[in-house]
Amino acid sequence: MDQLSRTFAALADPTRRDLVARLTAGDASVAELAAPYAMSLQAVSKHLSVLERAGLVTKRRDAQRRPVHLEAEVLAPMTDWLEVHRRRAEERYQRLDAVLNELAADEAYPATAASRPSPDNQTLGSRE
Amino acid sequence: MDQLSRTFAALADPTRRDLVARLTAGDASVAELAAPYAMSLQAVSKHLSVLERAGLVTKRRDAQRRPVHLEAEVLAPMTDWLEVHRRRAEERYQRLDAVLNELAADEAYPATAASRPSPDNQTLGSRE
DNA sequence: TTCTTTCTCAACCGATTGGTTGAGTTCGAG
DNA sequence: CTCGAACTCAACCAATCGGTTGAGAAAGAA
Repeated sequence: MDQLSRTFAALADPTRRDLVARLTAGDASVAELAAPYAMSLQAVSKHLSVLERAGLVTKRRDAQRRPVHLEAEVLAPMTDWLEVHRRRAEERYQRLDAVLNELAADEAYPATAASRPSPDNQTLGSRE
Repeated sequence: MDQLSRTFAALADPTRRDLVARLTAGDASVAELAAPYAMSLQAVSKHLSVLERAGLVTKRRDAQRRPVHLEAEVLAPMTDWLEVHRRRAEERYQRLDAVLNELAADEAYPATAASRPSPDNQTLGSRE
């Protein structure tokens, strides 16, 4: 599995998103992080391992404790991917809108339609 | 499973991200979308169902064809979540930085350090 | 040393995932 | 009406997921 898939998958769970949210307030030990949840400590430890494999989190060691640290910069590639594709979809929508406006103009002023090579050879419908 | 988890999970797969990427260029039928992949048509159809359940995509019907349309605005909640938490982590980092600068200032002008309880209690060396 | 806390590892469980094949269904074309 | 194209549905499979319990390991405290 690639890196981007691992990070998306890591955040596709409410518990893990909650863990990330809490870690924005600062590092915390596994036990501290596990305390609020109904599930076992081991379950939370597993969730943290998933976040760690995705690179979203690192564990330091301090005696028995293993303070967890958020690596927030790993969120960037996801944001980038989302922004790029949202923008592409948006751009296409803009172009489509322009085309529709063009058609509407032709409807409003049919005299300008005389420049068309052939009235029923609708070039716009042919793309796609 | 909640909405945000479904959208994150939907994008946690390279094939599905690729489908979304191609749909930014415009609607396409299931067969058109499936063509480039080594897997079966049914497998791609399943991927599209996952995207549909996540709300990322809708299917229109046109005779036998089922043109798929990208609903790009559904990407926004993910971007929002990521931005909010990246920002929180960043803000905390700024505050921490300010604290460290404050400590560094105490080092630079030791006269002000008279307020310290004990001089050899080196607080700076203890982190990392 | 022994006790306790903190955490990981391993085995297990039921549900879900990502793929397969095979059998329909729907609908236009000949 | 029949044929083929475009899909969906259903059953199956191996692998992964999200949880459990139980058994350590590691390290400070008594």
